[in-house]
Order: sequence, then C-alpha cells, then structure tokens
Amino acid sequence: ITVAHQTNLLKQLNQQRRQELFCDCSVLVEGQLFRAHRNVLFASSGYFRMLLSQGPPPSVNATFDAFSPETFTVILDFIYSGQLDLSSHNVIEVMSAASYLQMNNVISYCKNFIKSSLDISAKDEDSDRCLSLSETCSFTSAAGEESSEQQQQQQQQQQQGSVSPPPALWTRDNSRSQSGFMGKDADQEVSLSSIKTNPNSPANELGADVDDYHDPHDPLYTLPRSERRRSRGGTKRKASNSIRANQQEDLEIQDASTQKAEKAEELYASLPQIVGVIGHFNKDPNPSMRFKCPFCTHTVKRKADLKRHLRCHTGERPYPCQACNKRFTRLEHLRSHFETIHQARKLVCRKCKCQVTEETGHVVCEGTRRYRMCAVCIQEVGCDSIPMDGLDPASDEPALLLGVDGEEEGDGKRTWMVTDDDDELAEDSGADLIIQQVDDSDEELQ
DNA sequence: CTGGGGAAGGGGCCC
DNA sequence: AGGGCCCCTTCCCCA
Repeated sequence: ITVAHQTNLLKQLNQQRRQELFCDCSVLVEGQLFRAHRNVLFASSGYFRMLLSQGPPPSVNATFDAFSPETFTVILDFIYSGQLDLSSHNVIEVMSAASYLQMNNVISYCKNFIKSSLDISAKDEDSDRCLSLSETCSFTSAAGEESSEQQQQQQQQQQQGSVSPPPALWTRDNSRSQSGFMGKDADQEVSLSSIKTNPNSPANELGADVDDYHDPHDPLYTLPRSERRRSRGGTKRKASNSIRANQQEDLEIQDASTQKAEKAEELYASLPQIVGVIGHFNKDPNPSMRFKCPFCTHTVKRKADLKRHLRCHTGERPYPCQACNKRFTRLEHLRSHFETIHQARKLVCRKCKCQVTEETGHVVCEGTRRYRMCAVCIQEVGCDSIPMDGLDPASDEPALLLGVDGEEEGDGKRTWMVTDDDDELAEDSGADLIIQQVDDSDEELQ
C-alpha cells in the first residue's frame, strides 16, 4: 500500500510538472527553461536544497551552463519518476551533473552503470585475471522501472545490508568543501562489502576525496597498487608455469585490456561533455574552469590531464612493455621502466651501488632484466657481462628476451645469465617497439 | 621488526 | 592535444 501510494504520488507530481501545474520553480539550462516544483527539487538535490534555502524565490531559480538541457532532462525525469535513462553516451555527463547537483543516488546508479560497462568489477575477483566481458556487461539501458529496480537490487546486493544514502546527506551546505560531500560518499563506499572483493571498481573509487587521495586506505588509491600486486603475482605464477600457459594468460590479459581500452575510448569520446567546474565549486579561488573527474572529486585544469587521470579509474594501460608484458598507463612510465629494467640505463653497480660509467659498468642480464655491475663485483659474483653496444636502444629487441625465461621481476632465484645477445637483439630492430602505443586489437601476441 | 632503496604511478606544468 | 619532464608518494623487497 505504501509503495503504491508513493508511486501514485510521484506520478501525480510528474503529471503536474508536465502540465506545469503548481510549478513554482524555474531552471534555466543553457537557455532552455524547465519548470518544476520547488519542494520536489529541494527533496532531491543537495544543490537545490542549498539554493532554495537562501531566501525568497526568484523568478528563475537556477541557471546552469555546466551541463546540457538533455542531461538535465534525464535528471529531472529521474527526480519525478525514479527512472534514470542512462546510456553509454550520456552517463558521464549525467554523473557529472549529478555530482554538481549533489544527487548521490544518481551518482550511484551512474557508477554502477559505468562499472558494469567497463567490466572492471570482475577484474580482481577470484583469480586476478580471468576477465570475460560476458560475465558482467549485463547493464544495458536503465530506462524503465524494471531496469531501475534491477539497479537498486544490484546496489543493494553490493551494499549487503548497508543503508541507502541517508537523508542527512542532503542537509550539507553547499559551502562545504568537496571533501565534505564526497568524503561522506567515500565513507559509504568504504562500508560496502564489495570493496573487499573488488577494490578496483570505479564504484568504490567514486567517493574518493582529493585531500585523501594519497591515503593508503582510500579505495581509490588501491587501484594501481593492487594492479601492481596482481601483476607481480601473475609474474610469479608465470615462473612456475609453462610458456604456453604464459601465452594463454597473456592472451586473456590482452583480451581484457582490449575490452577495457574500448570502453575507455567510449568514455573519452564523451569527454567534451564532461563539464567543467566553475572555480567556486572547488578550492581554487580563481573562478577558472576546471575539469572534474566523474569518478572522484579530482579536478584538473586541462581536459588532457583529465583523460590521463581517467586511466587510473578505467584501468586502461595502453603501453605494454614488449620485454616483460607489463603494461603502463603512460608512455613515459613505460620508457622509464624499460630503460631502468631492460636497458640498464642506471650507471650504478647493482651490488655495491658504486657509480659506474658506460665503460666501467658491465651489463649483466638476468632474465629480461639488465643492470650494471662494477668490475670488482662482477668478478666476485663470477658471471660474465654483455657488450655495451648491445644496449643501444635502437638495436635492442627486448621482446626476444622473453624467450629466455619470460621473467621480469626476480622470482627469488638469482640466475646470473651470461648472455651474448647481440644477435638476438639485432634480430628485430626498431626503437618504436619500445615506445609504441599498442592497439590491443591489432597487437601481435608473442 | 625496521629502515633504505628501487620501482611504479599520479599530478602539475611546460613545450 | 600530446609528449615530456619533474616531483612526490606509496608499495615492495631486502638487508
């Protein structure tokens, strides 16, 4: 009876809105006028609550340029129907608008939508790397009450008994810092049981706060770390498995990476719709435009920086190291990794840490890994070194080194490789092998 | 158990 | 807009 009553009441209000009956509030979005009921907006949005609390109602209550009329239509329809019409094309802007309007429930639906779309939720489940899109991408359009209910069920399942966003959330003043708002959200997120099994989910990252960004307890922060742990764990497993198993794993990883990259591209495609945040909305007193991450409260000055930042949410790693298959979010990180790990660029003796030169620092190969040792240490250890010119990046071919043992990180055993790899290195040249951004779909497996 | 070093990863910003 | 550099933080490994 209660539900029926609520549903009926909402229908009545929506009908009144459509007929512009008793509408006492006007919202101007990029020149388009929306009519609504003040009390409904007040009850649904922290932003409107703040706005409408500030004294006598003006004729036009709010003007927005931060999101499009289409986006506000989606938001308003949700307020009056409980149905959120999400698609891959609008989810980013809806989420950003919801963040602006302080509508946590909408944010939650959006993040679930994105999470499902990105298929990150399964990323760290059980066996680290068994990613298959078919398992999770069940989230289609959220339009329709049934879908909406599914979302809610999905959310409730994730929360496993934790309460829905408390009304108290809306009582926060807009003048509060972002951390206040999102911090609260983060608290809720932390309480989610899903966070334990799925620390990498963007849903868990959503509430991350700028100030807490480097907090090790911040679920957002765990993403790259767990990613790394995953990588290392996988590497260690590799050591005990056959090369064929390695290739199978690589296939799976790259398959997942491909899907992730595609989804990320979808996100990036909608980037122009990611609204800038006016200065007063963040800590910058300068009212300049900033770009807000839809997954967390982080804001950046440039869209390119936002795109870069988004990779830490999407898990996209477009730069694979051809020597060890480790993937990186940035070319510079790949280059740095490659030079350090596979090219022995550091002119320091690995053993005694003394300074060496290109000439005095003998290069030692350990799997795909290379480093330098001084003459004294190399004698002590009793291993040979490879000629210096084998390190020329232009003639280096790290991928071939995979055949040695496919191992990048040390697996505990110190096998001092005596490698005369000039021939191997010369087999396939091209520095672009090192720094090439790989489209996974075309990526040639080794 | 602890501290140091290496590696990775993220942000700001310049070109 | 992308590339690149610098700086900082964090994590992991090892002595």
